[in-house]
Amino acid sequence: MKKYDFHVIEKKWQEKWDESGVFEAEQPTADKMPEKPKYYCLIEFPYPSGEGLHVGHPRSYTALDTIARKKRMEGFNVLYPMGWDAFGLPTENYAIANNIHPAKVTEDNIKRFKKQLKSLGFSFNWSREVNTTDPEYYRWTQWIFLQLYKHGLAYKKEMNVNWCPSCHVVLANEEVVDGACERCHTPATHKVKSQWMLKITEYADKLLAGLDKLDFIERVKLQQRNWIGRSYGMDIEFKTSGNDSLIVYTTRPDTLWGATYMVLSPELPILEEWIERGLLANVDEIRDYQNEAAQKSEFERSEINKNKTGVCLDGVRGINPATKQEIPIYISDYVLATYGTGAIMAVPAHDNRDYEFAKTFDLPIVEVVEGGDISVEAYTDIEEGILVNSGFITGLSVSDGIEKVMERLEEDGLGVRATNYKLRDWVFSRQRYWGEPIPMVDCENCGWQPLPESELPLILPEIDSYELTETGESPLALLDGWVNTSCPNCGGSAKRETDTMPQWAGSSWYYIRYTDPHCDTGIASQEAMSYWLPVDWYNGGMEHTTLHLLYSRFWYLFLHDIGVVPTPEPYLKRTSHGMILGENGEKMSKSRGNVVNPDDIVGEYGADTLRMYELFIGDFEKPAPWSTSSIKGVSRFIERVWALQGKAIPGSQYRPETETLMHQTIRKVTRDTDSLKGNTAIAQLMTLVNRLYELNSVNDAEYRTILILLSVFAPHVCEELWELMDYEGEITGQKWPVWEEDLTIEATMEIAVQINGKIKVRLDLPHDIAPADAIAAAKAEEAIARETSGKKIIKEIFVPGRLINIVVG
RNA sequence: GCGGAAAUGGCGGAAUUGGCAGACGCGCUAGUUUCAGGUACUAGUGAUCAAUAGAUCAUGCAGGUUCAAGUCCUGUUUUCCGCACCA
Repeated sequence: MKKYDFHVIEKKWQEKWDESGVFEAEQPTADKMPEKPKYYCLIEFPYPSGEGLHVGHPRSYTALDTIARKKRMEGFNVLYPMGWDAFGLPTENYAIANNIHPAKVTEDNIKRFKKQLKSLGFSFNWSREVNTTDPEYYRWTQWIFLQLYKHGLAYKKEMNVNWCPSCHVVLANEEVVDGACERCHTPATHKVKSQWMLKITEYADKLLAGLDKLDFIERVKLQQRNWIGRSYGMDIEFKTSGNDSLIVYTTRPDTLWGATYMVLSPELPILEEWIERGLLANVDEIRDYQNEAAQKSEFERSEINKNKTGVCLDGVRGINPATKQEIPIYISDYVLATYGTGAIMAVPAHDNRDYEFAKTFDLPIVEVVEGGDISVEAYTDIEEGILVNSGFITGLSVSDGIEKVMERLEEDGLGVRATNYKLRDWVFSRQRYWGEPIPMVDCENCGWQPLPESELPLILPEIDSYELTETGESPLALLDGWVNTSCPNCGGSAKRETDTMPQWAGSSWYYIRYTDPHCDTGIASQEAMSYWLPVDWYNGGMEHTTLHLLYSRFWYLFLHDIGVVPTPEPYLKRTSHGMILGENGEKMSKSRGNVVNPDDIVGEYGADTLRMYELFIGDFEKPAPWSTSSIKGVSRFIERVWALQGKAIPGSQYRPETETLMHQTIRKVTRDTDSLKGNTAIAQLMTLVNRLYELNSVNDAEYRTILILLSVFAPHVCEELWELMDYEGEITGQKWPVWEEDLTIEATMEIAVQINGKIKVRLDLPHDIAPADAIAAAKAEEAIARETSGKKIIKEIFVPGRLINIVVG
């Protein structure tokens, strides 16, 4: 028997697969649709960073590779593609630091990543590789942007945006984590800038509704729902002593009688009006507070969350529409300008924030829902309850009260039912070089004009220096020859947009491009899209739930609305892998010095061992620490499978002594693979191989089945053994084995016999024994007879195949 | 603060959903092979008591339901994740 030389074996089969093209999906054309049903497996394409892969990356790739390989053996035309999300800041920063063109950096990084991925033997359809920085790709990213613009979903607006002072870019709401830049963790500040925005808010309801029908893991659905944050309530009009009115949004109109003051966001425009009209006596104080609030960073705003600050407006008061009483109006930065109407009615008795504010400023607190002690704290457990001190709704339940008040306010013309969302529009421009140019020009006469689609792609121009500008503009702004252009509408002089798109642009539709990656008449051909879409199974990181996953659903829903893509949702099923941690249980990172490089593992144990260990390490959904000693278990197992060739004997059927276990194994591996439980599927295969070692033999029928089952995890060694054993064809062309349910049942089964729930003895009984016979057999046992003699039998329980429990008194 | 997930041997983790807790692997112990180390193979391995048979205790903690609870219910602690003044 030859030594198991994985270096040779793995290289050999990787080359064979490349040459034969077994993993190339059959492409539908206008005149011929593939006969096989399709199955589209997708994993998030990587950002080709300079560091290369670490062992965390292949977890997801390996998991769906097992699905892809299995589906092929089950007769599906499988699409399992790979590509590169290659625009982005780290590349640009590296390019600046080393004075190399980012395109060159990208090319080198991709080469390295691709080599690493290839060494792991994934069944990717490499001829469909896409690269978001390829002009033939971003031509269509720009095209989609133009469609969004033409449908009123892209607009340019001067606004206060999150700003990362280190990356020199604006940040979308989704990119600010704990008040800091998601990428570099620098505390985010604010900057007023004119930005391209995408109206994702217009799709908030559709994005929510779509979730109900999708097979996404619950935590993904939940996170997207929370992020969209829809709430139902009412916009209520409060008249003011300034002879105008303020609108506040509330989800709890039933607490109107408890509204003892109002608070406006310091940025609210009506303040300027009142100041101009000379209504306010303390303008200086107000100005100071506004300036202070404007300077606070995201981080400071959340930090100081304990101590409420504000200024009472001296000169304008509000009138509570329920009590008709005049109440004071404050400005305070605890009210967000960007949510609802930027103004609230404060109900201190039942809201922690309002309570705190009221205590600070010594404002009246009026209980309107029974149950708490408002002298101590706000009573916020008011989902249900009885209303008090509330005029005509006093004594009603909360839910009745809400409905009654809303009806009355509607009748009186003081309230309109309203829906609000936490979701904000998507800030879509970045002040950087290495991204897709936004195909818009600003004409002196016509304003913003889209480039004609025929002029796409708008190529990212060559540039001498990618250095960041002092002004916070993109380096492209320095290229006069590129910036100055003519208006596509009137031909007059115009300037190009110099910001580029965020990294999330190219990744918002890449999976569509895979269906037809070289199409030059559209994002992909209709035949290709209607055959391949939607994606059947998409696996990716939880960190993308409210970024990439939400953004790409938005783009797809829009493309569906304008008739470009065939289905209402892009992804039928979404799962998420847990992170692979360093050996010390901490997140793997260069700075912690606990990064494991897959190249080293492949060099020492081989790709098959690495792939299997990635899955064997534990529950796929949970994080798991890497262990250099545990990987040896998998390596030994593969060696044992290899050595089985020396124990092979002829046989075209499973032997009686293995038959049950063979069928059980097929069942378990089939089911567990389908549900991404590689750890237990592999454990079952180990159990089977251990049994064959006890028998010290394996026959051909058994060995074939084992090799096919194992091939989805460890494809190279299985192909090699298949060839060595001289079995016909290759494993990739075999059919997935099937089990017979009847044959998974042992003729006799060990039954535990309990007295009052304590196990006394175990019996081997026929699997189909009648309950009465089983109990009789149990009582015949001496150990049981001893326990039951002279005692009253209260109850006898028989669970077929499991246990007997005799309850005695 | 709000929402979610989780807690099982020395370690990673199983447990067909209420039916024999600890599958499988790592590690450890002993034996065989080997000049030796490693490899490989065989056996053992939750804890306590016991010479053995066996008994008792064990799934973060405290109660409860049940013939039977890691699994269901109530309370509680800890950890991880997400959101964080969203009215």
